[in-house]
Amino acid sequence: MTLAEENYLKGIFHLQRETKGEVSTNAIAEDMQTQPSSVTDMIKKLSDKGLLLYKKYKGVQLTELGRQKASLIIRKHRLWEVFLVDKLHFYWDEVHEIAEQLEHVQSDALINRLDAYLGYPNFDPHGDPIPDKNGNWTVREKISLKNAEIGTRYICVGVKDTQQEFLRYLDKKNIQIGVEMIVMNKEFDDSMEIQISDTVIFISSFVAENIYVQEKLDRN
Amino acid sequence: MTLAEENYLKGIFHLQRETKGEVSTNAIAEDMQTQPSSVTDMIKKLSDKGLLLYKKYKGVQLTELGRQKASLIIRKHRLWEVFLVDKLHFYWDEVHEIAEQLEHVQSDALINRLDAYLGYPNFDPHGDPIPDKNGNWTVREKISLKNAEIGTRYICVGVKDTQQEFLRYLDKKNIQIGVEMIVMNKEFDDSMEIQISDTVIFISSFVAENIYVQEKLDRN
DNA sequence: TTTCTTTTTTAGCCTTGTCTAAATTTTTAT
DNA sequence: ATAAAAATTTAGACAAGGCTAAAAAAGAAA
Repeated sequence: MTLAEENYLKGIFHLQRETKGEVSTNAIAEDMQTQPSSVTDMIKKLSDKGLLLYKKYKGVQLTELGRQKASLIIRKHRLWEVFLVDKLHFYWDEVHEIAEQLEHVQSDALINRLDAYLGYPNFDPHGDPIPDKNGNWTVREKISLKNAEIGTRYICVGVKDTQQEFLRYLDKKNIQIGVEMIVMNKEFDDSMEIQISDTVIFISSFVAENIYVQEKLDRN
Repeated sequence: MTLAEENYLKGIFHLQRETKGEVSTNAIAEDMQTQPSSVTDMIKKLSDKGLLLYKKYKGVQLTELGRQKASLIIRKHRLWEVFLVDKLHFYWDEVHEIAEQLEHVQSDALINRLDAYLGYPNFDPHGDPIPDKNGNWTVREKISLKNAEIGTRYICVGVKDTQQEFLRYLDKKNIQIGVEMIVMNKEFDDSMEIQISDTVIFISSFVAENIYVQEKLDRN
């Protein structure tokens, strides 16, 4: 894989996690800071190589192979970030650009030894999980919003109670799968204030209990 | 600088150390495993950037800027080799290819921190010197052949005695500036057997004393 | 010095990855 | 349902870096 191919794959992987489903040409173009026409060319190539599923005008999805290759690139990126912070004492916010270069070095022996040298870390300095050498991810479990921490960024991933009036309530409050939310305050009775896209709303403990969230993962 | 430019610069640097003077297009082509016509294109580009002195049909020489840039690439290569051997416990003969990739990562902060992390090493695992952060080399001093070690590869760099009969003697024995020699045996009286291009000759201690040599540096 | 050989350069083409402009398809809004 | 808008693809071009074949220059030999 060329450098450009690797970068596209990684970008598409992250976008797919956000959009659930097909990733659009324009989204990729914006993400990669390039033109949509360039994206079309590249996704044709990646599709020919069996890394993407592509139907004209319909966006793309990673194949299992593509998903795995992308995961291994992210694995390398994150392991290098751990190295830069733990061993070379960079600050965690300085390492992205350097890791962006190091992630393209091709050598399985290198990355596996680096992994061992760092003590087989499970998370990078930003708290994001590091895939294993087969490109598998330890799934971050979903929790009830009731148990969420104040200040942490979460993504709504589902609900427990599915009665219609509850779903309608969520709809009215603009609480949908995929939205990001931050708990601002919790009261003594587990009711809380949560922030959803610049709006702060109050929800009862019943509502909090019935919403499933998952920690939001940063990308890189 | 692009990856290709960096590789050419490094190759030319090493060739220049061997040839003293201009480096020919064909020599570069062979070194870089490419065609002479491709080399011509590239040396024009590097010459336009002020990294090479180039006169058509006359070969190239590095400018001071070119020499410095090449030295910094070699510095990176060798520091990474130290890292791979000292920290990740690779064998010294396994690290070249990986360092070949790592040497192109662009970040002064990275390489300087790596240098510190490794304890500011002066030599890489092959025994070759590591240039400093300004691209300067610690000159390996010349010694009399009399003091040379058995088995080490040396390059003849000069003579002490310059009387004509001595020079004629050297000429007869094919001992010239630039030839490689290895001491095979030393006798109790400092006379010795030395190997010069597959021929082993015997020289007296007087001759050994009056020949200056320098350790041969490997390339990478 | 003139010819032959070797080296180097030029000319023209290819691939990768990018771009702009135009065409086409899909989506949105009336 | 159809027109307008947005998204996507196609067509054609370009720069980097490489190649082959042919031309030109330099060096060697007669």
